[in-house]
This record gives sequence, C-alpha cells and structure tokens, in this order.
Amino acid sequence: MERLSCRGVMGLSDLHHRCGKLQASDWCLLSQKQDLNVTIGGQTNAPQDEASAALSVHPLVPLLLYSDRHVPPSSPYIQSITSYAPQPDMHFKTYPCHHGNRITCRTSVQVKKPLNAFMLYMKEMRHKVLQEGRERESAAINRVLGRRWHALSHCEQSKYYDLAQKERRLHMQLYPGWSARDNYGKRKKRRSQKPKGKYVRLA
DNA sequence: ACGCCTTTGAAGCAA
DNA sequence: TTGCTTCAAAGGCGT
Repeated sequence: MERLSCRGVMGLSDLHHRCGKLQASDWCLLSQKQDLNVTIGGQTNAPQDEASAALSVHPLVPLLLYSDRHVPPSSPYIQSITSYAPQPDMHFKTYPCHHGNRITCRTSVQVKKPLNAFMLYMKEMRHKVLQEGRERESAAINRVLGRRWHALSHCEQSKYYDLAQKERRLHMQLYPGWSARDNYGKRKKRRSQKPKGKYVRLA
C-alpha cells in the first residue's frame, strides 16, 4: 500500500501526483517548500519547485475561482504559509486515496469548512467592488455583495451553487472524517451573544 | 493583538 | 422537524 505523509499542508496537486485521480489543473499546490516532507514507501521526495511553492490557495477551491488574480498577496492562505511553523498539536490524519490506498498526512493546519455558494461569489466579486472604490470595509462590501447576490438571476446563482456542491463533495473525499463541529469553538472568543441578524430571538 | 462587523449558506445540535 | 448557533472570507476599525 502506498503511504504518503506530509508535514504541513498538502495540496491537491500532490494528491494528483500520488493518486493519479485528481486533476492537477483544478487546484494550486498549497505547500511550503521547506516544510514539505513527503514520503512514499519510505522515500522522501525532493522539495517542491519554487513556482508551486509560491502558489498558495485554498486546497479545495477550483482554479476557476482561485486563480492568482483572485488571490491577493494578503490572502490568509499565503499568510498561513509565511507564518507557518511546526505546531505542538501536529497530528496525523489518514485519508483514502484511489483504489483503496490511503494517505497519511501529518498536519497542524486546520481543515476549514468548504465555502458555500455565496462565499464563492463574494470571493470572486470582492475585488470588483473594491475597484469601484465606493466601499473599503469588508462589512460594507459584504452588504453590497449580499444585495447583488439577490439581484442575480437563478441561472447565475446556480453556477455558484454547483461550484459549492462540487467543493463539498471534494471536501468529503479529502477529509472523510471531518465534521464542521471540529472547528466549533476554535475562534478565540465567541461572537457577541446579543441577538442580531436573521436569528433574532423572539422574546 | 485580536474581536467585531456584515453577508448567505451549510452543518450541527437541542428540543 | 424546527429553530437556533457556529463558521466559512475579508479587512478596516475599535479596544
């Protein structure tokens, strides 16, 4: 059985290379050159090339949306790499690969929730709102995008719903044991308990 | 330094 | 099944 372990973050390109199942063109590699330590059958592979190491995007989002023009230098994924350091809570996770093979990945990186349709839309359109120069703050931009989202045709919205569905499927394949509950309480502090938004308590 | 704000949707959980 | 909560992204702002 092929076993693959990696320290840090393993991108889907890695999976593609090892498994031959995933399309390398679908995602960019998320890995830090100096931290990547992939072994297959006891052999450690060479560090990834500079180009792939320089690309850092969400491992679950298709290149369609997360091309470099959509990933600004301030992207948290890039930050996660530049600030990456081995964590004491590093642990191994094993994920299934093709034909029953399994991948064991040592990672300290939190597996995030897959983006929903609106989040994908926001990620794609945020820079357009910024270019318009009317809004600067994210909260204001999100309000604008929320209104535009509702103004979208069903056909246009379905594009993002389909994309979100693909991402959820991919997420399930990559992290079969993952649950959204895993990230509950990971934030430093809970959001304020005061009722707001669409979930307003009825007195 | 870190949480809040603000949006929609998915998922989890309690009742 | 229903209703509520939390988290996903983003970055300026306030403490």
